[in-house]
Amino acid sequence: MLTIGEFSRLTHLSVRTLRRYHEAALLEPAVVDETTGYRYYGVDQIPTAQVIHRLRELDVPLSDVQRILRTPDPGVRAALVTDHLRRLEDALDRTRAAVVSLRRLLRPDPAPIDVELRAEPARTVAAVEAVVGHRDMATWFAGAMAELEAAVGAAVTGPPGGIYDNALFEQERGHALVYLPTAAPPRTGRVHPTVLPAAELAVTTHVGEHDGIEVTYGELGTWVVENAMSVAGPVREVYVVGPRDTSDPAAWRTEIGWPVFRVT
Amino acid sequence: MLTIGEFSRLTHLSVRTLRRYHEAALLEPAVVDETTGYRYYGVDQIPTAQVIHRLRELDVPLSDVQRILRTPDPGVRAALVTDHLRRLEDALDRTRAAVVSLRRLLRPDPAPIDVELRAEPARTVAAVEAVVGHRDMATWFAGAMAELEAAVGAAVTGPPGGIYDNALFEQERGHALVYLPTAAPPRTGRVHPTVLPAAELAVTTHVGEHDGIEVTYGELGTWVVENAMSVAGPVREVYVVGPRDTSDPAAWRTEIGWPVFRVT
DNA sequence: GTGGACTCTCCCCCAAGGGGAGCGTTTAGA
DNA sequence: TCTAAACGCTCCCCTTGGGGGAGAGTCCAC
Repeated sequence: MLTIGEFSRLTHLSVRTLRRYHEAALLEPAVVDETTGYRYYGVDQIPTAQVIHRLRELDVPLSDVQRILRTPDPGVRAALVTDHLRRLEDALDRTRAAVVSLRRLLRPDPAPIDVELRAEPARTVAAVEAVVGHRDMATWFAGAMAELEAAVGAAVTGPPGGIYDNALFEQERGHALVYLPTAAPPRTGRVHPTVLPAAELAVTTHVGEHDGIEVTYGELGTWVVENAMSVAGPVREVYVVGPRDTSDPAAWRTEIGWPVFRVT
Repeated sequence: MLTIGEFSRLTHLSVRTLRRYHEAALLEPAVVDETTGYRYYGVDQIPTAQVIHRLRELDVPLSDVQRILRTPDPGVRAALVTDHLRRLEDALDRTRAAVVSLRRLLRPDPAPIDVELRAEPARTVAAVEAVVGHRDMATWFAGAMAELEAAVGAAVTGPPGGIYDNALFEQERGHALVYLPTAAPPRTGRVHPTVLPAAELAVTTHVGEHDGIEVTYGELGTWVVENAMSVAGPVREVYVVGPRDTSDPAAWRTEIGWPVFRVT
């Protein structure tokens, strides 16, 4: 039996943290003295403590750590861990994007923006939509687009696009829709026909990979306001040239469309 | 002038967050209506808001964001940002290490550990020491070791090593010392002679890169306890074969020494 | 048997927001 | 011009994963 201090030294977890894990029923001491409340740990708990420590270093929430620990099947457990590692990769992508944006923002480079006003008519497309968390966007997008491609196949009549609720950016959660235009939208799995509503859009084109696209959003927003307009409704993106067309991200062209109306 | 809602849509920052940034004096609205308390922002504040947003995505604390924004000199500002990017790299290294450790922990692989008890005599070495945060360890270590190498030069009489306070692992902050053994330790810059105290050590060797070394710590700890001993004092590492000797991390050999005493 | 190290619980604190209540303001349409 | 909806305000509490410290009890080696 090890006192909490000894266990702390052996696992490199602080005494405080160990108490918290006890409280969270994450790592219960092998023995708790009824009268004194002293916690005593067993040597066999060291590996468990280490697993927790490593998972926490990966920012896995305690609740998820608990779920992982309580999963007896090693295969399922490994799957849960892998799932978190995927999340980690997403986070890494976002970090990279932020770095690129930051570099672009800190470069004292006016680079005038080219904006076009366009009246977009309503049209019917094949779509996949969901309320999705900001964190999971990348993964969700990849899956949805793959399903769309599979459902529509060669009947595609134009570049894919998406409509994204502002709440998706402002609060970590919102409605997202991706679509592929086609003459007769199928209805299979998550894919279904949807009418994209007509809209008056301020459109600009972001060139290159999507890292840094937020800066273009900001420039578009500035243009909209300076041209005495106001923003209304969800944002649209059209992937005019994207990964479907070329593997060179520098050649990608993404149209960003912001629904606007004139404020006389 | 933009209302907070419009500004929110244009910057993809939530209304709530904008209010918080106002409160924190990070991003003050251009105009605040005296009577209603309504906040109004200018278009020219969009880039600033975006810089803040990107920095926050990089987990830069608001206080540091503020410092960066208030730095007028673009060169100094870029340096501050670069500094944070370096921290980010450190974090990435830790993440990688945690993933490696986790894989090793989840592998059902007993792999008996080889531990040697050794009475280490006191000896005088050239050392650099500091109280350092867990986060900054990697960077600090690299700098300290470089300074040691420069100061001692060819007079080295053995592999480098370090002594690390347990608090460094348990709480995010603790005393760390790295040393190079040499006959006549110099005193330049942070380098100074120090006596490594004698100690009874339980020693095992970790093979390969340091990612995953925590697992070896755990195994050593288990051995110590199972052999009726108790852990006392800071941990020691000796980099028997390290980056100084070979560029192949798989060939590295790190001795981990834990001061112990027998509990009858 | 005693002093110092260790441990206990309890309360407050942190960052960086989110949720919601209760109330005032603005604005578009009837 | 009125009114209702949308929008904005402040205030308070909640979250996560801990850290700091107070005040009191416990353990152990000398």
